[in-house]
Amino acid sequence: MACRGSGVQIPLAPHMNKNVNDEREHAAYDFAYVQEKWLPVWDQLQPFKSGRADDVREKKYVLDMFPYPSGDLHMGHAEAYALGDVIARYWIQKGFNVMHPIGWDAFGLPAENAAIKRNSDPRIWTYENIAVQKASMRRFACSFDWDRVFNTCDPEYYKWNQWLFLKLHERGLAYRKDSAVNWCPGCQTVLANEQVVAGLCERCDSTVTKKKLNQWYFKITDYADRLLDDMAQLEGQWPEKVLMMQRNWIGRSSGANVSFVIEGRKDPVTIYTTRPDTLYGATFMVVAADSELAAELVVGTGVEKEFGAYLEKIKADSDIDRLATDRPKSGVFLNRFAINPVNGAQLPIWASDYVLADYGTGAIMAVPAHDQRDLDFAKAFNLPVVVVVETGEEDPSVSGVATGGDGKLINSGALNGLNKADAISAINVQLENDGLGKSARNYRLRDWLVSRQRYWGTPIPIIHCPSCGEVPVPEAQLPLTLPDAEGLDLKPKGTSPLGAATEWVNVECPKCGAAAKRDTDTMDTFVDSSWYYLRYPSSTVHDQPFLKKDIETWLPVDQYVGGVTHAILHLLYSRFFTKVLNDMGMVNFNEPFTRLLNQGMVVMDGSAMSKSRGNLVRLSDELEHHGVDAIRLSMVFAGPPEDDVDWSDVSPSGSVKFLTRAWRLSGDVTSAPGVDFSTGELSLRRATHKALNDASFAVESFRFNVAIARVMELVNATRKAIDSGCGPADPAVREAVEATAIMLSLVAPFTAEEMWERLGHKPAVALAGWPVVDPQLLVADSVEAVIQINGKIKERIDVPPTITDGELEALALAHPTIVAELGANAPKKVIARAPKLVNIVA
RNA sequence: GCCCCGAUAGCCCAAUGGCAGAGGCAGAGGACUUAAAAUCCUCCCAGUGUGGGUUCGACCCCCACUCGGGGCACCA
Repeated sequence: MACRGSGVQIPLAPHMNKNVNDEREHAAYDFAYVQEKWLPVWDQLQPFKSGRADDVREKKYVLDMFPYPSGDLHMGHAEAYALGDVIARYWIQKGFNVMHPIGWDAFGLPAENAAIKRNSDPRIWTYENIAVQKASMRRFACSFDWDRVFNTCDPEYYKWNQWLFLKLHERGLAYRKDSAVNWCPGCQTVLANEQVVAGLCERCDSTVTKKKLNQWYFKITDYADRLLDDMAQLEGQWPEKVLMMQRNWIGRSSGANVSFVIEGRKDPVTIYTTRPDTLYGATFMVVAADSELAAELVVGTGVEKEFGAYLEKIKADSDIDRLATDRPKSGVFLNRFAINPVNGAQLPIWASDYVLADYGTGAIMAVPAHDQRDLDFAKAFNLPVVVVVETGEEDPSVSGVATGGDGKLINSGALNGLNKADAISAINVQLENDGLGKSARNYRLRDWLVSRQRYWGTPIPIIHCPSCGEVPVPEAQLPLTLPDAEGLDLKPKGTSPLGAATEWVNVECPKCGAAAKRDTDTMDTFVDSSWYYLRYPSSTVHDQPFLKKDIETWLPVDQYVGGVTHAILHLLYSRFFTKVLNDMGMVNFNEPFTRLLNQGMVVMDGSAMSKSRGNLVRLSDELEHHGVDAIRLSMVFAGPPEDDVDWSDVSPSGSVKFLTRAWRLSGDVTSAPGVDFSTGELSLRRATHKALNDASFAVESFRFNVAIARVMELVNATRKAIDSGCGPADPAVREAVEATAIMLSLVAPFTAEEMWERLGHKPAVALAGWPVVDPQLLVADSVEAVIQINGKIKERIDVPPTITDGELEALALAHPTIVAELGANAPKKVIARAPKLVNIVA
């Protein structure tokens, strides 16, 4: 590394005559040196420490999604943390009391898999990686408050996972049930619905199968309506895309439950439909083949054998097979009949896999004329099609296309002549009056399956006692720590490795003292991340998960930053936890993240980076070649933050060039610190204040690339002022360069700090404060107004910015060019938009 | 199949109904230099995916389509 004194320029050729020009020419910006110089200074100053008791500034809680410690930081982390840093550092400069913490989402499968591979303890791998990432974050100059760090695999943290689990259990929100669950044969564990992506395990891409198991669930469906309705608060604050995805995921639908009498069965069967208006068009009934109802209905019908064979066949089908769009309909006639409650029609009952056992009631009325799936089924098995809504389209039994649109009801008794909406209300009233049905809602959202058959997670704090049943581990015994991995076989085998820790598993029942066993499953790691943001303000507190006082001071999170990959899972679960805690009186708000920014991905040559694709760009290489600041700048300047950054489109060397250019300005300033800016040259002062004003606005609306463009403009203007304008001694030059350093501190902290020192100031520039913009300097002396005739520009004139519409119109009409253009024709209409434009309609 | 988002110069992107160009990359020329690099200056380049509509005026609003990206996917 080049050895240079701080801020002192050593000419490359010491014998050369030294003058201002030489210094500028020969000074080289050495980013490696500057990085090494400032890191220890910042360690000392701790500019980002938050939460001093005497702090009276308004708070801002800026949060980056915490990382999983799966190795060193990569390009994606670099982008995410560069963006989060711009926001956190901006609010600090703007005078807010900012908390910007970090921690590690440290439980999970990769650690366990690495441990299996190396035959070691997942703890070791995890804490080693955390140390590596932490060191990289420091070098990357993340503005984190290092006093609040925690890892979710620390017993001091997961103790509170267990505590929260027990609170949910108390409230009936954590429960066990038998059900056909998503099973990943690769990971040998169950998966939440949210972790199954297109039929594959989101982690290992194995084909997910179904397995009947007894598992723990969180009752998130109790909160479906609130999760949906409270999104109104997030409108405009969260990306519309994320809100849309959450709405679709929750998938609320409204319709009606209708009872159908079944011949030879005591109780009627209830079906759910969103189209009760088409009740007269029902020509058969379908029950989910894998439902208990189907199994019951088939008994004694003589088709048991056929049904059994069908059931075997569909169980063998994977989710992938089910997802095929052109999959032909299949099913078995159960040799039984239901009676249509409105017209007494006898409807054959079929069992099929196109009806889901766990949605609605697991049974439907089939209206083939107006539902494509029912129509496909009717065609496959030659069942009748009755049109009850006249839409003007071709008869579905001929076209093969069900008509789902609006129209006039026909063949429907009292509903005849009504449109869809009116028919739905009318039939709902009728059904309710006759005791045959009522309006109902259903959700796509299912309860959250939280138990996992793996080692590296939070042990579920429940003891199973033969006589007392599920007994919570007493609060005083928390944390229930994981048994030592030593001696345990962590290899996936379908049951939890914890089961082999005999001494750990076998305990006395806390209630009756009898021999009992611990629950051997661990919690889904998404439990850990569902509430971690509540803990940062109280991270050193160990007798409570978080302090009420801290929550009231800091929460909710003002700005959350992270990848769109968490649009459903993590964000939905966090919202759910917040609502539960709100109900428990532990937090005084019901949405955890006020504002959300989703950054895009960093890709290379149009596709996601991967070793196998051979397009992996190593963050460490980029940092070494171009420096931290240039990489941060390149990330932020590449385009809007939500867009993907294609690294082949960005120019880190261009960033280096710009930073050098900015840095060089700081060496050119010859006025003294503290000089009165008000006497400075006016046009440069205007440029400075406009840049400050525009950059503020751009940062606040997440257009960081635009903010940087404004700084570039100011740097260009300042260069020009120094070289061929007011000269380096003018106070306006100092004002411009100081503003540049402060604005650059959001994205290029090392360069900014170095500039700040060369300008004669003490660190840290991060705390210098955003200069106050003088509104008078934002108004120009005169502006150019354009005069149009029929929208075409005919003339440009200089006018005072304060000109009124009337004055501008008069000026335009009196202008010789316009007079000549118009000739004898009087203008039909004149639109004036002072001070920028007049349009004359001739 | 349904839903959402996008398309502006060779490339990345600005322009929130009012002059299509802020900024950058790439390219060309020049100044400085013995030369090169670095630096500084100047220049080049599109009429906004296609077709209609609304408006005095449309990249921007509306309708239809093409292409690209994303989400959901037998949820009755």
